[in-house]
Amino acid sequence: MTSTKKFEENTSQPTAGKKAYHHGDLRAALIEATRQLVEEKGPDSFSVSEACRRAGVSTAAPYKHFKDKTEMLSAAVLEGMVRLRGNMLAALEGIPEGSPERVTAIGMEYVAFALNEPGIFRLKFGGFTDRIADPRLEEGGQQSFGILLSEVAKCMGESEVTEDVRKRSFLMWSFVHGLSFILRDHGLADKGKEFELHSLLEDVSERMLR
Amino acid sequence: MTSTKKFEENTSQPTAGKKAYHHGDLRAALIEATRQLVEEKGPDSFSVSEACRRAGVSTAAPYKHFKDKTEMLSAAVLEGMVRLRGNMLAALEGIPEGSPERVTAIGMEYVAFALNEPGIFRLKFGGFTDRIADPRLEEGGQQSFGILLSEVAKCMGESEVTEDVRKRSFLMWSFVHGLSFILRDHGLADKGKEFELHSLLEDVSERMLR
DNA sequence: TAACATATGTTAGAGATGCTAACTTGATGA
DNA sequence: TCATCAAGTTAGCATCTCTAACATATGTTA
Repeated sequence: MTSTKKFEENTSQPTAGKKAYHHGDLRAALIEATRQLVEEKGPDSFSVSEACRRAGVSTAAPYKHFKDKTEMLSAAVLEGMVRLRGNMLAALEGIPEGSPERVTAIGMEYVAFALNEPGIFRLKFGGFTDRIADPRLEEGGQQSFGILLSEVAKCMGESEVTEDVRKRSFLMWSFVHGLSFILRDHGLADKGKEFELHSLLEDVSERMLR
Repeated sequence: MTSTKKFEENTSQPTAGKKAYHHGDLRAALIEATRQLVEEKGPDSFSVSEACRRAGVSTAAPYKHFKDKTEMLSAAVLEGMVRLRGNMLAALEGIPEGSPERVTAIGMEYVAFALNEPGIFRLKFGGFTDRIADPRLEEGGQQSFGILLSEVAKCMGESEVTEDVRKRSFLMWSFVHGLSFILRDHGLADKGKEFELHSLLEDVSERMLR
């Protein structure tokens, strides 16, 4: 997004033995290392140094690409939110317009993201807000909520987003948000619960849309 | 709880000029300093050193009372959860048994705690779970949920906690949990919104108990 | 009451981390 | 071809967590 990729990654250099001075796409490599570490060790034990080791560069290198640690985390979260939106939109495909199943599907993807990428989820929603405050993140969140809003409106047969639509959407978002945290924290992430989860969300959708 | 208080705090010593070698109740002082700092700077920028400065002791002192940083945070959270339970029980007083208003009141206290003590709330629920894993915390959480369970049961005219009661309680807890995060993160904590919040919770209670 | 054991402080310091300053490398374009 | 500049490097400071070794008060016991 920032600039076109100019070089291949270090590892794919033809001269295998020699280490190239320049990495190729360090920014992307650092973001990926950050993502991995955040998932492996948890957001609060993430360290820039370790990401550098993983990317094979010195500990000063990141500061050519990011202002500080926070901006690194922020970049990883931003990419995560793009994935989340993508998942939601993908989940909607094939489900008939106006069906409450579409609302349920959005909720399912939200919870799934929380369980599949708990580190990123926590960074975004777990209250690191004071440290990770990128306007693009806020904007992205609005977009995601916008998807829900329009689906709820269609379910209720409204042509536009009324105050009632907004309120019900907010209630459902709160619920799914809380559910995600609870499932993640209390290890109810077991496989096999997936069906149960779906019926739970259907139940709530029905209560909220009624 | 660990032992009876033997001495007054340092500051209240009669010999004002001389600093006593022993603090008096350093453990409690450190927990309070931790609580303050967690609220002021946020859980992720909390440092043991700063708590020491605030308590007026050397940076090695805490390690006579706590295994490590995590245990210090854990102790502060534990006290917070005691406050939360106390608030909930206090809120129930005066509201007639079996009234849905009791369920709403519990939710109100939960959200209020999240807004009044966002740092502690986040430490407990924001996913520091892997670092703060005290069995007493888990137990305390179960107690709080138990309060909700019994109130929901009474509202539904059940004499015991049925599977249905458990499910509805879980749904409501999820909702209130998510709501707390969202309100905290998106600055909807404005005073004056309190009434609106109450009617929101009533709305949800009604949908969930029906 | 003297002396010991223990709890609770202290100082010193090792090792990790975030970030900056100053230097180096090598790709790009005039 | 060579100057420029983006993107690396090394060196080092300030800070942080935590440990080891030492110091001091408390209270227990001979």
